[in-house]
Amino acid sequence: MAFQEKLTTHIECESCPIRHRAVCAKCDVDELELLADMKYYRTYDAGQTVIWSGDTMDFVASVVEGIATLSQTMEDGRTQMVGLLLPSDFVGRPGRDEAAYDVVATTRLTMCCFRRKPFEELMENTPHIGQRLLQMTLDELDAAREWMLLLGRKTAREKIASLLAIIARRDATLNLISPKGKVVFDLPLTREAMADYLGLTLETVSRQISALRRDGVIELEGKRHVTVPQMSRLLDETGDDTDGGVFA
Amino acid sequence: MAFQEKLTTHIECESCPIRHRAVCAKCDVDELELLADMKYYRTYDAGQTVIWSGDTMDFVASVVEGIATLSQTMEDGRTQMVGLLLPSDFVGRPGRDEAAYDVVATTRLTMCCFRRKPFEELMENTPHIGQRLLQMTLDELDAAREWMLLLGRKTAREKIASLLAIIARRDATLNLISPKGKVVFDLPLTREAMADYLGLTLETVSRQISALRRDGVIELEGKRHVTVPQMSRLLDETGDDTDGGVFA
DNA sequence: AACCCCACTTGATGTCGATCAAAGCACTGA
DNA sequence: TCAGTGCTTTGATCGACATCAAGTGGGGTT
Repeated sequence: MAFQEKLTTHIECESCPIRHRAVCAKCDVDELELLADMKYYRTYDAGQTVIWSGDTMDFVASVVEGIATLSQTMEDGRTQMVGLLLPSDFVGRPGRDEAAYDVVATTRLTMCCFRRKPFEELMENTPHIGQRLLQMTLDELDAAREWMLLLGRKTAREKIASLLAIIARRDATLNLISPKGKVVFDLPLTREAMADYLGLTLETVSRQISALRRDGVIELEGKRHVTVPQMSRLLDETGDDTDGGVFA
Repeated sequence: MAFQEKLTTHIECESCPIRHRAVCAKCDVDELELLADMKYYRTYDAGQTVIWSGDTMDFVASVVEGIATLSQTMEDGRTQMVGLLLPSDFVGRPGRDEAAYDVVATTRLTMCCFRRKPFEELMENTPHIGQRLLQMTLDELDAAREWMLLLGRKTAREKIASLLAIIARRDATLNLISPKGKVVFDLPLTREAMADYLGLTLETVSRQISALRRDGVIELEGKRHVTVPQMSRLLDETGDDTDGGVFA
């Protein structure tokens, strides 16, 4: 599924993931050179706001390391996370100079930035970049729509299970499955961030996680370290179709 | 905002909107000729399901006339609408042969279809098409994310007001504003479809519409015909930032 | 006219998650 | 060591929306 696809992508290039994600495998040396001239790195601390909605964006960027969130806030302070940025994900929009969302670093975050104008010119001359960006955007659209189903129709328990399943699945593909088929991972988000993502309050998130633990669906060590003894039991709680899953 | 942008677009070409939306203003005669060879039209009745999620899609298409909905359904029948297709909107995805959503005609619907393989080849040779598609997809992503905020954080009343505002604004730009600044339009959706869009039940939709009528925010004639006496009052109910609106 | 059908409205009641409030717990720095 | 702070858990209560259950009313058919 799209949301999982997105989360399973990861860096394949030490120096700059944008080459792979935005320029694609077909990129040749000239393109790399072009990119090398325009790029610069920036690092942010956990909790720092990278971009405020409404800011002027004179760059586009790609996450190199760390996790960031995309979120929207209403006047009265209600906020909804609309995207999770993981390494290799793209930020910014060619052809628009105003940021539409807040971008907040969840962990220490390194981004590889490109000045927007030259990047746009590069896109004109290098069809692969545009094509790769189109594929990435379509994946994000699928992810957003999957999330709409979650926000609109799932119960709190299903929402939590879905989020855990996505994180577990991503980490599982990163070879963190323990010998006996258990999946173990650390939650990269606070309870509040999870609540903002799921359209819940942090208390409800906490209660539902406790409930899943009580019911033996997950095990908790500390506040962040999660063990999933049987992935299939977690998936049963998500409300999703589970056919054809790796963990069935 | 993005969602409104999307809804204000309309056909600018009698024979085939895809030329304008997907090929963009820079398209030359050759591109038009190419498209002419591959396209064919299909018409559906209101209520008909055009595509089932999981179907093989050997075509991409563009809405010529009418309204369709994109929706996702869970095993137990809960459904969430994830997009509204209006004239000139694009359906389908280059590079994927399986439909990810149900597409249902809300009104009588005419689509202009292109066989997928030739369309993909055309995209390879004609960068403008890909660039236009990228812009459209980015707009849809913004719309989806705006909808995520609505689904996750808005109250039932705000959801209804937001939906009415979007429809009103679209129709207003289509010059349906009556002399005294009132906005008048017909709802293109049933209460149930609105509920599926907003993540509510049809009863709640009905009650909230009644409440807005009681409070004088809207006037109702029959079940579908709506008059908005003061757009600003409706906008106040949406919970959105209202700065810079045409109707302020 | 009489009937049905379907979309819609309205009412009564129930429940899930929000809200308000108070601890608990790990970590920091003095 | 101890207070201070931020994140989390848990409890009590409330309220918005869902659910269940009758109606209503317009449009079409016979």
